[in-house]
Amino acid sequence: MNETLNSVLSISAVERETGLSKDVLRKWETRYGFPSPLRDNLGERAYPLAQVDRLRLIKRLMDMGMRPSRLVNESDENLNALALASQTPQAKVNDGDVEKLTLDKLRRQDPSGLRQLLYRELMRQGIQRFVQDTLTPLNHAIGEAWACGELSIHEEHVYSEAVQGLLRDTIAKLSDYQGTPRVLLTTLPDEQHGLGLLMLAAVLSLRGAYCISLGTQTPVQDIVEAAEAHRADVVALSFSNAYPQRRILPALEELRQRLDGEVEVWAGGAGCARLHSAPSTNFQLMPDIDQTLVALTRWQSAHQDQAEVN
Amino acid sequence: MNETLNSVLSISAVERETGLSKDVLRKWETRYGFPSPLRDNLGERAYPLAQVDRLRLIKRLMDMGMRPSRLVNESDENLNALALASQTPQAKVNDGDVEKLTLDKLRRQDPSGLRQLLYRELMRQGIQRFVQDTLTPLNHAIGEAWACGELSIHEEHVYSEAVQGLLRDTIAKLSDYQGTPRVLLTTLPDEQHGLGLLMLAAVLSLRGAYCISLGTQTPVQDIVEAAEAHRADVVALSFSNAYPQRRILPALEELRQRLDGEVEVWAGGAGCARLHSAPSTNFQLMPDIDQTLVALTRWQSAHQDQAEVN
DNA sequence: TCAATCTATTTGTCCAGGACAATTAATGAA
DNA sequence: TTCATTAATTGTCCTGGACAAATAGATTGA
Repeated sequence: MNETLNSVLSISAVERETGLSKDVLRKWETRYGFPSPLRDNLGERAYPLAQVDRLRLIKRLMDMGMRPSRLVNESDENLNALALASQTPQAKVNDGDVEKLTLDKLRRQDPSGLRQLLYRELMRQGIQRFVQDTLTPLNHAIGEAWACGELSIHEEHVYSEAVQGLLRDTIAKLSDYQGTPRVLLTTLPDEQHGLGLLMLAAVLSLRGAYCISLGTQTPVQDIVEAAEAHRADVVALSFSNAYPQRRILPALEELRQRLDGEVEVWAGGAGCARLHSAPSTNFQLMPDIDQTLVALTRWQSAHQDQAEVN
Repeated sequence: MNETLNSVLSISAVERETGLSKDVLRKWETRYGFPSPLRDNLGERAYPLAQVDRLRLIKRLMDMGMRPSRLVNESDENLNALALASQTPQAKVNDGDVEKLTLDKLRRQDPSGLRQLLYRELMRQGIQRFVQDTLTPLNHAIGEAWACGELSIHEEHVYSEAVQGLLRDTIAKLSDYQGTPRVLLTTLPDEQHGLGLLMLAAVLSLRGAYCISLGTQTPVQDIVEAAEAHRADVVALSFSNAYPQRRILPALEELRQRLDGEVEVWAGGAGCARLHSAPSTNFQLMPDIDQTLVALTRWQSAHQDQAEVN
């Protein structure tokens, strides 16, 4: 059932490696003629590595908003060209050019140098500016560098580990058990990107909130239970661009329904930025940190009286 | 296509929430008559929450080695009884009974108290004993407490966040860029449990190895690239009990094949303990930390000469 | 009695190909 | 141009059948 020698993968292996579901892989095959896997002696699909690489690249581009029919039958060169072309020219230039230095450290495989660099920036700017002015554009830049092949995925992993370590450390030091509101942070299953979450937690902690982080990929049921157990005032979710757009609102609706009415639902992350529809009053979309801070301030002043009563 | 109101979930939602694949959900339905989802107006399966809870419990028990046919048609009471019965009476009693204290902190929703407790233990025992004598049985205990419903999943999340934070911190302080061997640590896709990885990294760092952590769920292709880029001497993978047994060896074989022959492959974690078969010379299984340390010592003495030559 | 080999059952994964709603693109009217 | 309607695209779901790998049970030999 599995890839016997080297150089071919089973359909479930490809699903795991590319993030494209088995159904999608099979449909593309009949609809577009790509991928066109070999068959093993059992008649089961066996994908050559070259095709898997190509699928990975296509997935990248799709996460950036392109459509499969455009991509699937394009030549390899055109595909790479598209990846390059889709780079957003980043207007914002960092003072000191942290971006270049970061990329440099990553390419030289120097994680401790990277950690040092980031720590220095954090100390120089303070948490909030660091997160907003340095980390946010930096994440962007890293993501794009990866998307057009300038950086390999493991270098991105190293980056994200470094940032996570730094932020966790910072949050732990700021954490105040008595803080308000009590914010529960996590992502839904299928959403693995926890970086935004940590950035949020850092800024919120700084402003006096008490953050409970559940890490990534928490099933809805568990979120509901956790919110109750921790007596959370707010449940904050993060959605990256990779999260399927059309699932965001339904998921929020469902969560909203299952949570106690007193608990607010905040949704942040780049995935929310593209949502134009239904600014429901049941929950709040906050594509950037600023808006989250506005919400925080609103919450804190709205609950001031109550705090005095207690 | 999605759960309209509350109280029912689509098949893909259930897949996400329980970890049981769509294929399995459908097969169980025809084979065992459970689950028996409703149908929405489109004829698509709609799983009531009660059934999802039951599936979750069944999955828990299966991860502990039971078989579905035994479980699926059992009454709810029997299922719970089974969960309780399957607890391994933990012979090892910790001095000071850290276990009880930890459970207590978790139940009282006191993460900072927990962190303090763990930190104190770490300082008292030193890293290696802390990891081996405290953390390992503690993980066990927490896992079991969760499996029989004494602890909810979010409490487990809180525990794991606390431990991770502590370990990351420790590792960062020990990290020596010049250390040998250079060990790349990660898990394969589908394996989310990164705790063992961190424990390993802590102990290895202490013994002078240089650890590069990629976090969890790295596709094989990326592991191969990362190993090359970081000039890793060893790739260490971790498998929990939840990882499908039968996939472990093929996955290791594949990785072995795609990696440079010089690079060693180490596989650790509870998931390996049950593997009796094929002690291949191509890679090493190390169900506990002790064996990993043996391997480390072996590596270091085998490469001593070489180090002197360089 | 215990261990090892063989057989039967269980179980997860895969396949084909059809259906359909939701999304996105294209078209025409105001 | 802008909005609304129609057409194409695309992901997900469905059924029901096939099969190998894993496991349990039975049988045999020491």
